[in-house]
Amino acid sequence: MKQDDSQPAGSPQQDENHIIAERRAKLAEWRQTGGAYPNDFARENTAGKINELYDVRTRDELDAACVEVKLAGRIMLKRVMGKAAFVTLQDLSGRIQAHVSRDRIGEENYSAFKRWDMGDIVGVVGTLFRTRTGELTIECAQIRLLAKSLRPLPEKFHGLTDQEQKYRMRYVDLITNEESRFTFAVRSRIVQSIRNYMVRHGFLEVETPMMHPIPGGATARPFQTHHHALDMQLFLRIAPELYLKRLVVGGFEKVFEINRNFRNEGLSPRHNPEFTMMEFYEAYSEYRQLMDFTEGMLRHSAREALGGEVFEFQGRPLDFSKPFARLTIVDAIRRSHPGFSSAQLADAGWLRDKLAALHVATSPQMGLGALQLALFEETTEADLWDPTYIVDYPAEVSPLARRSDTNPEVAERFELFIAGREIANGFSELNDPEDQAARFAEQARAKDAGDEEAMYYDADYIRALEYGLPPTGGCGVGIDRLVMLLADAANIRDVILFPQMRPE
RNA sequence: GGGUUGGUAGCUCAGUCGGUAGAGCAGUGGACUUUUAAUCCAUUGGUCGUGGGUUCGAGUCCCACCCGACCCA
Repeated sequence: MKQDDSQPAGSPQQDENHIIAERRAKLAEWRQTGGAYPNDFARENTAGKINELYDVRTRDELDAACVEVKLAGRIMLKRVMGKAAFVTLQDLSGRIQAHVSRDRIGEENYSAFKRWDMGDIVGVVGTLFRTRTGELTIECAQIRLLAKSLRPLPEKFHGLTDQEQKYRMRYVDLITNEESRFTFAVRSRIVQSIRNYMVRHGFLEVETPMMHPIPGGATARPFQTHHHALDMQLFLRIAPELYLKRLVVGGFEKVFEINRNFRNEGLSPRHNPEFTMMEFYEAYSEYRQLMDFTEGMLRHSAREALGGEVFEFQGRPLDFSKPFARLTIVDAIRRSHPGFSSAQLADAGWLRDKLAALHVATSPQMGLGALQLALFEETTEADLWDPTYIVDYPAEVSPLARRSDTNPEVAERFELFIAGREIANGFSELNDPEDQAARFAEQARAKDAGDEEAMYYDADYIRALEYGLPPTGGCGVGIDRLVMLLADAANIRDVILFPQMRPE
């Protein structure tokens, strides 16, 4: 790092090198002309559209048609051969080659053009032709510099490969890596497909608060902030659940929200402190119907985003077309570990010993269901490759879910696992205000006892339930993780444009 | 937190047994009017992550630390 004299006073120190210095000098020359950074170039075509429309035409057809185009893009490759040159231009839609010759654009323009760099943004006007080797190309009648790139692009063949650099400088990653552009295009299509699916099924899209006076709807550590005018503590939301159910109380019987949640927890290949969830609630539904609905939504999403319901993830096939399996926690454990007997899995003492042997911490308060769940998470979860619903979660770890009519220890709840990852979590909602109040009280006791992730007692939510929540089913889908599956990304940072990073 | 692995030119990477710091791309100068990661000639550019240590001599060996990646908890 060194201070550069050309930096305006007071600007932050920038890293400079001889390449940037060279380009700054070229920018200074450009400013001398009085026409630097113009904004009067109105493009009329894009590379993708031109390729789509004209790549089917023969050389003779193109010559006869004399197709005029006006296109802008970034110079990605530049091959100068004396008095003529080829440049590869890139815009959002793709790439197209342009031919620039001195005799066509004039001596002065051509010598200026020769000084331009890869990364510069140019506008061209010209006609389409086909080169000797058959490539569809624009013969430039005009070429103008529209914006200067002061910083060199990464190596033209390999692009930016350093993971950290890709995340920190996503703009550079997007310029040079088509896979990255593809990933985020897929992400957009997935979100759009889910939104369409929900709206088509009669759901109302809503936006509920991101700043909560009481964080709720999940067990997680929240971020805290402070509102000055109100002089009150606020939390970034960890889940929208309690607000969405308040809306169902209000009569919005089918609602959904696609938005960010924030959890003040560690970073990992599957965890970013802010992440996107889709949550939906449907009155007069329950968890089995939700599973059918969610399954349909995921199938729809895969079709819309990828064009099919069967695809590859990390080198292994994933198939959304077959019905998703439904297993209880114990059934799932036994299927993947036939050595464990039903008697053992129903024995809290055996489970405690087994978990201790596996170095999984248990607490004395954990009941049979919680112990089974812990063993499931430790031994089985990661093996669930094909889409699998795990059903009937212990009520003790499901403080917002309705208890099963046949077994009050169990909640009418499911989680969906795909490729060993939790993708969705849903349940028949607990709509009994007195039961809910009792469960909040229990959570509050756990919090007082030091459990940082335990829930707060939310009196307003109880008040809402006291007005009457119809029987309702609700489900949350982790959008980032779904995108990881459909875009074949191993790391959540690959599907978040600007993932959380340590300060530079 | 533990293990594995990496940090060398703007980018992608070599660097052998410890002996003057390398290539390709990019840049600069030159040749070249149908190239395809254009080619050819010449050439600029380095606090080898940081700090110690061993040594006549360290990119290389040792120690500590910083920053990543992957795996595990």
